[in-house]
Amino acid sequence: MAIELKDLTKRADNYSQWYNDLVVKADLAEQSAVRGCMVIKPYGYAIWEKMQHELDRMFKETGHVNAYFPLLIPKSFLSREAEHVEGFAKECAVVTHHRLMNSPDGQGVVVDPEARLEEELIIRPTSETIIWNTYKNWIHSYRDLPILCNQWANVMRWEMRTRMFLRTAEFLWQEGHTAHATKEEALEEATKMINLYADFAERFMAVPVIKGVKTAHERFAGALETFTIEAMMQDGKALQSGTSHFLGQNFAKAFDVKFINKQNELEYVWASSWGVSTRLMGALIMTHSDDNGLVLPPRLAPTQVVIVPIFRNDEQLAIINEKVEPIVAQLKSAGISVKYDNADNKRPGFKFADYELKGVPVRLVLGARDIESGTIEVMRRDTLEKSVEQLEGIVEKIKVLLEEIQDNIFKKALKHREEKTVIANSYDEFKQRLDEGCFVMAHWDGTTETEERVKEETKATIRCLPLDGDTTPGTCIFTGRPSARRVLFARNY
RNA sequence: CGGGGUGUAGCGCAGUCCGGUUAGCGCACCUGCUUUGGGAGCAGGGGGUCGCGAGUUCGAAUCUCGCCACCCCGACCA
Repeated sequence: MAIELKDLTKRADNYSQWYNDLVVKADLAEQSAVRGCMVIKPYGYAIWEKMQHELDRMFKETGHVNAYFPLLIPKSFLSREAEHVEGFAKECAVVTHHRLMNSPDGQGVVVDPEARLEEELIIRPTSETIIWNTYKNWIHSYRDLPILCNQWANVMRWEMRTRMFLRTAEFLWQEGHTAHATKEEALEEATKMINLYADFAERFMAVPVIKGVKTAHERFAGALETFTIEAMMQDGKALQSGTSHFLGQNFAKAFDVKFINKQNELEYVWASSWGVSTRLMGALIMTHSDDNGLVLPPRLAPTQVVIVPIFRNDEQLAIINEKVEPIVAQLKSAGISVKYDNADNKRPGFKFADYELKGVPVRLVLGARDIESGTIEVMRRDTLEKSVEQLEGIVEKIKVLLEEIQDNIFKKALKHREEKTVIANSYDEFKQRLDEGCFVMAHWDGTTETEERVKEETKATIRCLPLDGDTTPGTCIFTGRPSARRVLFARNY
């Protein structure tokens, strides 16, 4: 059964009803009192931390450094870049006052009218403006370039409609903002980062993605080119999972950031920006989960292996504890995160179901039977298959098994996407394929007008012009006009 | 912001149409005993401003009006 959006937004802590409500999300988040925001519970946050850790490592390996910029942005900054303000103006939360006072009627507190700000402050929807305002003071010469900064932060976009994980009002993300001396270098950076995101999605999240370029219509506000990775969810809808932008000199011009190049000429700086967010959590859940709950890729699972003992009394538990202790130690020294759950206040059946719900990749079970025969039961979360293995050499087997699970869920997701990625040569075929939940590769005449009309009629948008796609010309399925190449259409979140 | 829906215990819900005992059920929680290789059984127990505010009435979870919140579908967007 595919995990759909509604499953993520429903609330269901009740284990007995998980089948109806797919409680996976309940362990990750719950609605807070703030409109459209989410509470990320500890287990969910642990997954995000794993993602952060791996991404941060990859950023640093490619020469990037972390920094932090202010949450509040003066309103005037937003209006410096015309397209940028156009894109974000409608979803900004605005700070207008800096003080509260006791209500004159004695009922709580009210905004102090005397405390109105000279200039309103915007809670960052993204940080291009405040960062470029800062870069202005950092950059004078080509010797100051490149600047390769990233920040881990929260941002806020007051969307009309929010969706848990996929479009919350406040979300956590990282945003990279780089400054370069040449166009080529900035463009190369944007390309490098979309490749890095694709690599992360596929190698760590086990989520296959299609790399591509956005159409002018779908481009980031203020960018000259937007690169994207698009993933297919189990219901066939696309999820934009990360973007990287070539910003040209737009922000340098808006914030007057110039440098002296090697030829002693004054020139505007070239820029890129790129980001991924907690939306990736939604991608992870909606790509791999099944009826038993979450399925986590071993490389991102906070707990990779859980060990459950079966015992009737303290004496039996003591024997099992002794047997498990070296296994735990060996797993840990092999770099595998392991939890030994020998709590006696939950029954084994409960633990089995609970760890499946949480997506722990491998479960080991050890009971009196196994003690006698020198075996251990191994269950893998992705296929739910159980096997009885010799205790001897179990750590090596688990190491291999974890890699196999990582590989298997990626291949499963890839197979699903490939089966549901089709070519359409007529508009009727196009519409039919969309209704089947497919990614459709079709010819398009290259105009925004056609793009919008197709969206109006079918709800499908051009997700991207795939970087690795077929570039033979043809005729537009909608207008019959010449088309330079096939593009990827899909319905999306 | 338009259309639809929902708001009752920590969670999921019934009760509302047709007003009338002390507001009920499942799960969760607490205590005890028995259990423990797939979400334990029995017994007992605790927990409620029925979203908020007015109104109608002898009497309101139930009827009326207003407000608020959330969910779904749109528009918008990562």
